[in-house]
Amino acid sequence: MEYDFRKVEQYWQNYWAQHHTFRSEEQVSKPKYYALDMFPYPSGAGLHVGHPLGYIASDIVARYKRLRGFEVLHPMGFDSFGLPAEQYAIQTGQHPKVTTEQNIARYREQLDKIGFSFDWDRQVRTSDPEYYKWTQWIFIQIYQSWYNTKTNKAESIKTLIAEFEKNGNAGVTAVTGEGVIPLFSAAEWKSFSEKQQQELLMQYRLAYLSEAWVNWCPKLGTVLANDEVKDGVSERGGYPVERKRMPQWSMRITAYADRLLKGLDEIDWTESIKESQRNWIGRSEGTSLKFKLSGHAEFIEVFTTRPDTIFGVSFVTLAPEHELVDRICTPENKKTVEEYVHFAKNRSERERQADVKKITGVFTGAYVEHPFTGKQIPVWIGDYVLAGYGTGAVMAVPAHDSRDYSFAKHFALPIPPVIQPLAGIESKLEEEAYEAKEGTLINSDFLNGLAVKEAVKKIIAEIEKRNLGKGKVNFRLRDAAFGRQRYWGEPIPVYYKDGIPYTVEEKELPIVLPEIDKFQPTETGEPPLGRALNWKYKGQYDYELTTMPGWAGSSWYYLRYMDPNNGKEFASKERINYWQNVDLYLGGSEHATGHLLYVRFWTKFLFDLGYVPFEEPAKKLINQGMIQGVSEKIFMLNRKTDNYTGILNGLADNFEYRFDKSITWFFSAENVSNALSRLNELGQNGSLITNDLVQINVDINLVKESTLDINKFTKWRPDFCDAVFVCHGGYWRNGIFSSDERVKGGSNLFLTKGEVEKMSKSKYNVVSPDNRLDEYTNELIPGITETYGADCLRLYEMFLGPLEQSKPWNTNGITGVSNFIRRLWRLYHPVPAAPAPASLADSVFSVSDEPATKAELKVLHRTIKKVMDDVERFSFNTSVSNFMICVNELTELKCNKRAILEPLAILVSPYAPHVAEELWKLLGHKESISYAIFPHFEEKYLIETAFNYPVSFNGKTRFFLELDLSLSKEDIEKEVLAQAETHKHLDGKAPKKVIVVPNKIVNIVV
RNA sequence: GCCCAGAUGGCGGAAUCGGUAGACGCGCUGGUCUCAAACACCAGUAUCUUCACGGAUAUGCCGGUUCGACCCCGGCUCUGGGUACCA
Repeated sequence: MEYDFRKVEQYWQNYWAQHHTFRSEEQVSKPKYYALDMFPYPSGAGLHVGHPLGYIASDIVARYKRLRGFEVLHPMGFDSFGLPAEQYAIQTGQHPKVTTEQNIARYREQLDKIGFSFDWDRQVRTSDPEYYKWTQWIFIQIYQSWYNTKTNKAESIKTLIAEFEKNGNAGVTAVTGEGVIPLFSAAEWKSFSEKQQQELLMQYRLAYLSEAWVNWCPKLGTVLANDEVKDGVSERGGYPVERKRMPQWSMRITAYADRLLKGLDEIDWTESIKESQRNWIGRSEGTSLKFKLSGHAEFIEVFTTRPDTIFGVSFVTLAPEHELVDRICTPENKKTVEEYVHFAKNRSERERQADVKKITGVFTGAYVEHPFTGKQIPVWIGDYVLAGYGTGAVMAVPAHDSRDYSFAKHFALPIPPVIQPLAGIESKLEEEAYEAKEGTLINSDFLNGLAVKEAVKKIIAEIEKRNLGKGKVNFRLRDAAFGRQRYWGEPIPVYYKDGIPYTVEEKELPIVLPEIDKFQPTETGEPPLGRALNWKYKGQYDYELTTMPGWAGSSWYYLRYMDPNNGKEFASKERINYWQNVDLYLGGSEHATGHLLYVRFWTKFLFDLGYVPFEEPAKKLINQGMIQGVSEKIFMLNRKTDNYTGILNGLADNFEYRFDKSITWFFSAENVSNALSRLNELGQNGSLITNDLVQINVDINLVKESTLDINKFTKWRPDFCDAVFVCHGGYWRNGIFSSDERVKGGSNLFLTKGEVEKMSKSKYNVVSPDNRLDEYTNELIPGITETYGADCLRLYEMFLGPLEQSKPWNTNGITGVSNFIRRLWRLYHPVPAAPAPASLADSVFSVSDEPATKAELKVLHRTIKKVMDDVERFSFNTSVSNFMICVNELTELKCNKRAILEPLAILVSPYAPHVAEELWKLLGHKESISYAIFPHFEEKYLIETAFNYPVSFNGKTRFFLELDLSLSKEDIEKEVLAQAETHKHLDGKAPKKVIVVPNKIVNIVV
């Protein structure tokens, strides 16, 4: 009987579900292993072939660890709050709960078809009130805490209040907000009103409400994320966006900057992720320094990492948002300054940062005094200075900082050098700044002649002595925004009494998301929750109307998996103590500075309060590479072009049809590439035509072998039913092809251009693993799981290449893997010798109980060793190859022995669990193969007595010589030199040197 | 710009510690089976050169260390990903 994967896979998937085969239990007698996948957002597009890559890898590890005697926690759940569902709700009025439910069902169905060993009894969803009850609870803990820099940990706000009542705030060292907190005594504290006290406490809380810069879109009545803003207008609708300060909830992640940085050294994460986090946290050591404003009582404080260049300061630049801007600019500059500030403020931060080449700024008219020379230094405003970093002001040293340099060049400001590079290095100040921290100080008064390092030390001492500033550590990391003006998220458990925020009582949790009529902001510009009727805390107090951001629920979900149904705690102490932190965390690198930083932050916070016994959420982290898709593009003529003649000549000069601006023109990729190569020959730039062409993504299901099915395409996009499709040999219109007589052998095929890109619904290049009904043509597109089976998909995704590398999806090699599964099956199902002629269809299950031969045992144990090595270093592609080699060799040996085939089934089971289970059952076992014991590796079967030495001359292998491994180096040398082959290659010359590496190589130097 | 990866046959990739470069799979070529095809099985397959034996060249490019380099060092080119003008 041939292997019928459809029947077998269906059977085992049902079996596992019915028997809860992968249910994990807290068994103190067994060592634990926690293998976690980053949980998915259930998008409407469903699962595509890229998603399972990581899930398959972690599933292999989980199944392997089970066989090795570990109690394995391998859960899956859904990050089910989020913007896409809400966006869909705004457009269609469908409740996000409903669409989310449908999407989860679809994901679940797709995941089930791949045969994962998830413990579905532990599934969590962030949008489930029983889950977000605890997200809200954690928020309250963070709100009710402050960061004590003396103990270097978070503490309950009660300890702070007790200190205030006893001694005031003079002795308190805490991480607080930007502003300066006035000193108060215990008596003063007690005399403050409730409101004053709460406002002071807010400065200390780890979750706090403050004014923050946001992208406000008045027309949409909402705040937009950076990537929802393009060119100063909203991506949706194109309405103007302005930067506005609004009360916003934030989390004081900056309090943990140092610990987040240091913790990286303790965890086994990929170096690139750790590096991104280090850069994101951005620790820099420098000095704060005050510049006295001429004619004002105030100072401008700057932060610099290069205090040694102080004598090279030629101007000071303020961020447009800097609070002193208004006050210091002189009347004659007021108008330009105001205009500039308005312009700069309303550019989004991302724009300001991305647009490096455009240098903008204005002079304020004000001057500061140089703290050492007393010279007058002009004060400028420039948008290259960011309000959120340092003090929002820089001392510009154009000779030794490239951004200051560009600014100075642009506005023709002086560029005085103060560092003489080391001998042999030239500084070309007319071209660029000299930024290296090597050289000797010049033009710098008492610093002259010092090396950079010494100068830094000396000047900091001098600055501190004169009380102008002090050495300081700055972090780039900013506090994390923790509120969105949206509906589909966790309500923030806060209510307002007399305008003062308070957290709700724990027994009131969860604060359930109320029902509303529409998912849009209210007419008065309040968030959607403002629409909820009769939604008051204790019937009288207003609730907070913003909801939590996407990262809230995902910052602690790994803890909930340990105890998903606990109604009393987020997870019990016993269970947290058993499972500890994650042993293997697998997911995409796009979460490097978002999720992976927040989850570390929350873990450290929970550690400080004693809720968890570890500081890091995951010991080991691996990033799977992205599986990209091949998207298909066609070229459309831009209707706004004023270059019709150029296009005509370039793309369709063999073509008598005249352009008509009222219809849509498409060009075959063949025409475009021909035109480009013609331009290239003429030495002209290809952008002559590409600028006037718009690339349109077409559904990859409408394309076969780069040829677009124009009929299907116009059915899919009826707006293009009247378009003209220009091919190499003519054109298509309304389903009729008119050929161009002048083109000999011209084609009527309309070709598309393929491009490797991220798989995404908007690019119509998504390949899903299972069957799917084509929504435009109503055809059933068979997926891999239907054509080849889940085991084959699992093996093939692993076989594609190293887990961490990105690669485009193609199914070119899948038959090889499919073949392997059948060959494996055949080892257990030999074709009977009689009655001849028998075919594969006549094969039946049969294994022999004869003892295994040496050769067979060698194959088996070599494979055991390889599989163990490969899993430990997450090299799954080589494992698959090794299984292929093993099966090929056993087939060659005609091995049909239980002693070999039984362990082989276990070895294969983490990778191809369905076929392994079936074989295991056929071998007579009653229990799932998941409960089997991984075969014991025995070195003795691999011991060789001889080695086939490659003999090389000057490093080039010339011949092989089999020699006994017991021979000494000298004997080997003697043997080799005695060979006739050796003499031939020596060609009469005497060997200069003979290198013998036993069990490796012999190299003769001539 | 900066940071992090990576570059090996027609293709995906292997070579785990500096020791036989190209495992395994795809594709391709030839063969067996078949009325035929599919499937399956067998053999071959880096490039150049040679009737052949053999020889030469090969891991993006240039150089270095070494008896020996895909692997280590210096410099460069290209591709992918990330990103923050961070003072």
